Amino acid sequence: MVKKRTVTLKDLSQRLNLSISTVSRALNDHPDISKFTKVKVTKLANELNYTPNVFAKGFRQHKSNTIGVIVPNISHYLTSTIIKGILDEAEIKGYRIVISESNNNHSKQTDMLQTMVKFGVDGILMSISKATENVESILKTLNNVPMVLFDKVSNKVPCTQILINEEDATFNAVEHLININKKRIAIIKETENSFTSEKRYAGYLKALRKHNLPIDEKIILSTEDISIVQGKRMTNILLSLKNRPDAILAITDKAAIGAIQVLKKFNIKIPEEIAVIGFSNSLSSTIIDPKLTTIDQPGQRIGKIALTYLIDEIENETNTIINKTVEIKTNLIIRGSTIKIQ
Amino acid sequence: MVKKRTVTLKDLSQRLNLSISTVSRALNDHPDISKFTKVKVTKLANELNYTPNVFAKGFRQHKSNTIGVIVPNISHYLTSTIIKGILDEAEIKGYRIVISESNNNHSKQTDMLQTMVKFGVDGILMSISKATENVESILKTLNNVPMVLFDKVSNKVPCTQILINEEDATFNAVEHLININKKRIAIIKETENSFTSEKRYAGYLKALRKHNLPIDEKIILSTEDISIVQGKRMTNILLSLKNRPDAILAITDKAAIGAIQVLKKFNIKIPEEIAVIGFSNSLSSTIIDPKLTTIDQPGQRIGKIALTYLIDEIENETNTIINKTVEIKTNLIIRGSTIKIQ
DNA sequence: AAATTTAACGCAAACGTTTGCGGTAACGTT
DNA sequence: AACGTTACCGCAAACGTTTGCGTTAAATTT
Repeated sequence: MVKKRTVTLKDLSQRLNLSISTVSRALNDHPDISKFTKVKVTKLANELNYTPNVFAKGFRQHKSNTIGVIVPNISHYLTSTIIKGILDEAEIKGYRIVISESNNNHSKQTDMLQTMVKFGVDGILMSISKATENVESILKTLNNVPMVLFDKVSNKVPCTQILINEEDATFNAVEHLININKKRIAIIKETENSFTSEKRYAGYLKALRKHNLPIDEKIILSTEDISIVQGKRMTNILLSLKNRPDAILAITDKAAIGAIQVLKKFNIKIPEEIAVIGFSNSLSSTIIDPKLTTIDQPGQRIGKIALTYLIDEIENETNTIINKTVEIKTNLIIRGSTIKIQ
Repeated sequence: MVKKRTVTLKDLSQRLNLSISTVSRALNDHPDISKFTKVKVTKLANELNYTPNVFAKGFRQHKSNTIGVIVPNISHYLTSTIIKGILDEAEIKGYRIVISESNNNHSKQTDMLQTMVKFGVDGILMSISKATENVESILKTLNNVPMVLFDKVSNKVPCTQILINEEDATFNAVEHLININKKRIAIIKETENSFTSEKRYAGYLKALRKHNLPIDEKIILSTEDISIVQGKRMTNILLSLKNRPDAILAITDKAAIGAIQVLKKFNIKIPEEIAVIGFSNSLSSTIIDPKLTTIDQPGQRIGKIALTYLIDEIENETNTIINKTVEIKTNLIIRGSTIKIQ
C-alpha cells in the first residue's frame, strides 16, 4: 500500500489556473480575493480533501496551536478531571494538548518543560511538583513561552495561577464542624513545603481563632506523603492521645478515608464520637461508609479556566508577564461522616 | 522582553566557516564528516544551546515523533493508568504524546482521528468508543498511519490489538466462586454492543458449562451504561427474584460496588449469603467494605506494551497492516467480598 | 607518473506555506 | 483625456532542515 500523496496548495492552484498565493489567501479569507474565487477554491479544496501541512504552517508562522500540560501524576482523580476540562476547552478553541508527567520530580519537570518548549508549544499549563525549589530554572527554560499554573501552584513563580480558595474552603469546613458542636478538631496535613497544604492549614487556624477554640499542637499532624496509609497512621496517633479529638479534618480524601477505616476498626461512632472531613470530593468519598463529607473542587472548571487564561495570553501577546491569581470557589459537600443521615 | 532569536544551523555554519550541510551532517553523525569537525560543531552547538527547529525538521522528513492517543474518558481509573504507562514509555523512546477524548461519541472519535492525522502524528493509540459501527471511516481517515488499539478494541478493525484475556479472566473469577461453593451465580453485564463485555460473558458461560451449572437467563442482566446506580438497580432486580443468586459477578467494579451497597442496605451477609466480584481493581475496590474481590488489569503494562508495538510498526515501516492480537494476563485479587477475612 | 580511489566538504534544490510588494485591468474623478 | 482608486491577483522570497550530487585535494593503486 503506497503512501497516498497529500494534496497541496500547488495542486489546487494548478487545477484552478491560479497562483499559489491566491489560493492560500482565498482559503484564509483574505480581503484581496474576490468572493467568486474564494468559493471556487474552497469548493475544490473540500473535494480534494485538502488539509494544510501543519509542519509547513508551523514552520512559517512559528505557531503550533499546541499547548503542553505537565502534571505530577495523571492518574489522580482531580488531575484527570482537570485534564478533561482542558481537553474540552482545547477542542473548542482548536488547540492540541500534549501531556507529560513529572512524577513530582523537580529535575524531570524541568526536562519536560524544556522538551515542550523545544517542541514549539504555544504555551504551558502546569501543576508543579511539590518542593519546586529552583524557580529560576523554570523561568529560564520557559524562554518567554507563556505559562499558567493550576492546582499545585506557587506564588514564587511569576505567572497567572488558577487555584481554589483553599483557605476559605477549609475555613468553611471547620466552621461546619463547629456548627455540629465539635470542639476539639484535629487536622492531618502535609509537611511545610506544600503550598496548598499550608493554605488549608491557615484556614483551619483562622476558623479556630474566630471561634475562640484552643489550638493544640498535639492534634496538628503532618506527613510527607499524604495517602491512605498515612491517614491510618495519623489516626492511630490521634486515638492514642489521652485527650482525643472529636473531629478530624484531613487535607485529602485519601487521608480521610484512612481515618474512617481506622475509626471503624475500633468501633468508634462516626460522626457522633469523631467526625471526619476530607478534601477533593473524589470518587472514593461516596464509596466509603459512611460517605465522606468533603470539599468539592470543580476539576473540569479549573481546567477550562486555566486554558482560557493561557490562550488569552498567547493570542494577545502582550509579552509582559501577567501575575494574577484566579480563585475558584469550592463547595462543601455534607455527607454521613459529619451528619448522621438515615 | 524581546523574543529571543533561536540559533540555527546557519548561525553555527557562519561561526565555524563551514557550510550548512556540513554542520547538519556533523550533528547527525554522518560518515562523510571528519571526527575533528564533528567535535568542533557539537561543541559550539552545545555552547550556543542549539536545538533543531522541530517544524523545519518535521516538514522535511514528514515525521513528528508524536503519537496520538484517543480514549473515551480520561478520568476513568484504568484509562489514566494506561496513559501513565504510555507516557513513561514515550519518554524513554523519545516520543511526545497528544491526547484526545472521544466521550464515547463515534463521530467525535472520527474527528479526533482526522485532526491527529492532519497534525502529522506518526501513529495512533486508541481505545475505541463503544458502538463504533463505521470501521471503514476509521481506516479511511487513518490514511495509512499505523494504529494499535488497546483496552476497548474491536476485531473488525484490522490492526494490532492489546487487550487482556477477558474470557480467561472471568472464567477464573467464576471458578473461584464455584470453589467457595457458590452454585447460582448472577452476572451483570453490558448490552451486546460492547466487545469486552461479550468476551467476559463468554468466560462466564464457559465456566458454568464446565462445572455443569445451569444457565438461567433470569440472573443474566444487561445494562446500557454500567455504573454504580445501574449496579444498584440490577441488584435490586436480583433480590426481588424468588430464587435469589448466591453470588454476583459484575463486569465492572462500579457495578459491583453498587451491588455491595444494596446488599448492605438489606443486611445481606457478604460473602456468606451473596458473594460479589468486580472487574478492574480500581481504587474504590479497596475502599468499599467489605473490600472487593476483583480482576486486576495491569494498566501501566498495557500502555507500555501498546506503545512498544506501535513504535515498532512506525520504525520498521513494513507498510503492511499487521493484525495481531496481544493478550495480557490478569490476576484475580481475592478480598473480603468473596472470602471472609478476619 | 598517470590513473583511480577515498575522504571531506560545499552547492543548491526541495519540503508547503505565508506575505510584502508589485502589477494589471476596470472604474470613477477632475 | 489624464489621473487616481480600487479590486484582484501573481512573483518570489523566506522559514530551517535534509540530501543527492558535484568538487577538490590527498592518498592509493597501477
